[in-house]
Amino acid sequence: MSEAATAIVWFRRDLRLADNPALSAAIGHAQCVIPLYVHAPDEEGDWPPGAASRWWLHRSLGSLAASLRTRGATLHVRRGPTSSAIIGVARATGATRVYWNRLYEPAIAARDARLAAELREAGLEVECFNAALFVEPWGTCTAQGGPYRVFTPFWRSCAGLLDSQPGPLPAPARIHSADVGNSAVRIDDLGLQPAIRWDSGLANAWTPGEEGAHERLQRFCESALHAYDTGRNRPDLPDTSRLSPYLHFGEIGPRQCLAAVRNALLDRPSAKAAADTFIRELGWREFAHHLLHHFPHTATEPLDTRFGAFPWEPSPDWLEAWRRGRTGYPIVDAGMRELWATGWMHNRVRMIVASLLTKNLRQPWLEGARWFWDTLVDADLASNTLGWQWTAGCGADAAPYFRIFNPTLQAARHDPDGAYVRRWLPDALRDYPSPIVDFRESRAAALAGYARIKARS
DNA sequence: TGAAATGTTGGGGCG
DNA sequence: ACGCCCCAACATTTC
Repeated sequence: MSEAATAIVWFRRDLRLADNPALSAAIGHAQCVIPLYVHAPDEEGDWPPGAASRWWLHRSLGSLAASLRTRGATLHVRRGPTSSAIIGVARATGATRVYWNRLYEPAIAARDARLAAELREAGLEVECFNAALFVEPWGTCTAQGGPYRVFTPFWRSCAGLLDSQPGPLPAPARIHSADVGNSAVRIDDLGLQPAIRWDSGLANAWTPGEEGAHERLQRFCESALHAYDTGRNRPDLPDTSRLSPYLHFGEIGPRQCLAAVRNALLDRPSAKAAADTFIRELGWREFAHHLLHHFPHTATEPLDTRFGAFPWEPSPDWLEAWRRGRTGYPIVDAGMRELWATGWMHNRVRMIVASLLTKNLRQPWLEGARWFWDTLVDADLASNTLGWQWTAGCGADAAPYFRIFNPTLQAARHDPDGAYVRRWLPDALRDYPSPIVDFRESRAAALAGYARIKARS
């Protein structure tokens, strides 16, 4: 593309300077770059960011603004509607071109398509990039030409593309920017912070932003990657990467993770298998985006249509007991309290709490998905949808309907010393509720329910 | 990336 | 020595 005088870089969930294709292209192709963030949650369909995500976003925007400042640029913030915000900034600065990195959630992708048309209508050039995925949702397909529904063949098909990934782009040393004039909105004015300050636990647990992401990745590569094969299943150990919120907000990208892991392998080749397992987890993230793109209704509807007839037994009391960590199953309650306190839960424990909610308590999986959506700092529509439908047995490559986790056995296996439970349930010895359901009986009831919908097919 | 029930095998105690 | 039983350990099937 030819040289432009001034270009807008529209930041969304690519809140980083390094390995940011839209930003690098803008700097390469324009003399002057205007970094812009537009706050328009009502344009995100049924899934505007939840409370924990808003908290993270507030911090992350602050971090991005600070690092832009050190490079000579200002992060300009506007309220939506996005089209008028971008057009307004373009008019004020004389920008003729807009760069952004793609998002893939159905409602957002549709908004972006309409927006691009509208901007072009207004005389602006638009260019979009991939910053978030090794393989975009349309970047691979089965031999029949359709989308994958099973992870292993999907991931196998990505292997070649993984090897040919370009190396991460460097962060720009300096950004030539320009003044936008007034009508600025401060990040603090966006209403992202909770009115009641319940967020001290989150603040203690996390450092949102690009710098925090790189520290986390570095620490993981040095101290946990080599043990990832077994350590990843241990909620009592600090052996997972905890990169999920950083990846969701694009404070780091998968290519950067891949490069860091490969670099770590130079010093410790024996960690190859563990590294492959970690990269495979990034693959699940890719698979989730692939699925949500090709089956856009699955954020609210089961992919397996038989589940429309499943005999869920909605109970506000049981749902609330689960949310508050008062089910009487220690590993479940510990997980739900870790989630409430830190905005995050170990993946193994996510599977256990989700299994209990959907199978033993027979609450609709969407209720669990909505609670996670509001409370997780890494809430991601694609990953959340995949995870819940997988556990409930109604999704792609789902756990078979009869796969029901026994929380007691899972705790013995994956939290053998009880350290995780004690950390989050320090008061468990007194005033602790007895199990909300009998495991054996509720398991049998779930199996009976699944047998009924199975028979209909 | 499941759990429980059921089936099989083989070692050792014992009459 | 031999057969019988018990049962742990493992394998297979079922949900």
